[in-house]
Amino acid sequence: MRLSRYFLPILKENPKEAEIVSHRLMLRAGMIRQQSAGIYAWLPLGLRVLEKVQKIVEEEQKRAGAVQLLMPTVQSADLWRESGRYDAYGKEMLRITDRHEREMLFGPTNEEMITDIFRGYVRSYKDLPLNLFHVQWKFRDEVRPRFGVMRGREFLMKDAYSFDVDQEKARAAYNRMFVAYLRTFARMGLTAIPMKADTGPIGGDLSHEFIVLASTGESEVFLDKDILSLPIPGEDTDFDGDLSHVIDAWTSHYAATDEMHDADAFAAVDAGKQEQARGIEVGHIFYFGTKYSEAMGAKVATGEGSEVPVHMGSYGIGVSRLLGALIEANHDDDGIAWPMSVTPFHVGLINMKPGAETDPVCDALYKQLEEAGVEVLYDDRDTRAGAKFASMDLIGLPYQVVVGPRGLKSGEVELKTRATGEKQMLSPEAALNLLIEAVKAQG
RNA sequence: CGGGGCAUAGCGCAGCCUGGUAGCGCAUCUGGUUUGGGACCAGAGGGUCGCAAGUUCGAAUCUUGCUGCCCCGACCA
Repeated sequence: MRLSRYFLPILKENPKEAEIVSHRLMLRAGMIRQQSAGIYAWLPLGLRVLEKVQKIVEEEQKRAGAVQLLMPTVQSADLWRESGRYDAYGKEMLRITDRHEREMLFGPTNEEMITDIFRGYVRSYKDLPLNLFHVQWKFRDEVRPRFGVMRGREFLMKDAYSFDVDQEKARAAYNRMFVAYLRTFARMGLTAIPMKADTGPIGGDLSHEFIVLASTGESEVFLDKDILSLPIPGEDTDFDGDLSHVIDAWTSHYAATDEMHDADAFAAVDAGKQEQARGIEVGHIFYFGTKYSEAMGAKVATGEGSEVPVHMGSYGIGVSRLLGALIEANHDDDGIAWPMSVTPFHVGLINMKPGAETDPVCDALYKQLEEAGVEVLYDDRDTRAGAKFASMDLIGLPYQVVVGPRGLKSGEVELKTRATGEKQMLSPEAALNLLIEAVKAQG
């Protein structure tokens, strides 16, 4: 993409409404624009990251055996009356009346709808296990939206719903999502720790929050440092096999948010391994049994000929919120420093002197990189060097290639690694190969 | 939902106390000089001062109501 033809409205000054760093940087880097309290338009750069994050989430859900569908944003109030949540949900639910005076709502979640879909088709235990998921916009009319996309009213969420014939099998489904979550966040370069969670109004008895560690996180967390060195399950994980050893490993170490914190249990952890940190919740998994299936009559025939309500679980990931968490975890004074797996572009190509001898080198590199599948943002604008460097540092592409008259005298370009600030002079061919390898290395 | 604050050009702000027909920096446009870390000079365009009433000869400025947004707290993916 040529920057001269792109839409990248960078702000030089800090918008006053943005208090925390991720919000500020997303506005400054031209990723989002607020349209209303807690409601954002996704500008081209922000959308690219959102789509990459979404893709990783989808791939790992599918790897774990979940099947993707797409449910609507607008739902009927009747469905929610069946579960009893229409009245219970309160003002957080955005209620809408259509032209026929029918009561509708903008979905804050989809348990009722997925249960309705399930009960419409599935009759037998032979069709189980089943895990259906979608990635869709949700709306919760928060009293006080804040922190940009970290706590918006409209947000993109992945929600998966598992259906099993009994609790033991439901637990296996839960374990599959647990492992999928470990992989999902790790692929984004995030350290996300599963922590025992309060099951809250949704009900149930088995629940974990996945918390990303970031110094600017909203909640305080306590953990055993040993948990940080646990291995992430590989791509070759057998999701049909028994995963309980993985779950046991991750849940046997102390890790809790301040609400669930048990000071005595924490004190039992080796003093040298006690860690107090801050974190951001990016995922939440629940087993809630037959709460909805019972209320809504979602039953299957068992092998013994009886009918039982299905055991369900739900598994959420805040996709749009993850962008905030990613920036909180990956930035410095100059701007964002994207991990390779979610960066809007892999490399920024800076032409120091458009209209001069740098043009053919830049054009060739641009073409070769794109052909090799490396995503390039080519700064071909005729502006000052300082402005180009500052823009690139702000938007945080992992690599920058600087092509200037100075380096070209010795046939070299500069390759800068954004996260470390490390610079090296290379031939254009060497830079090209290095970038192709870097893209290949992260899949 | 309790407490506090803000609303003036695309962005950041001054002017308001003490009413007199709107200003600064950045950005934008034109010309020139510059050119390896957010340049300089000269000029130009751009604002129903959030909305509505009221007071007044006259309101960005005073009064009342409304709306929007932000911050702290309680609550949450």
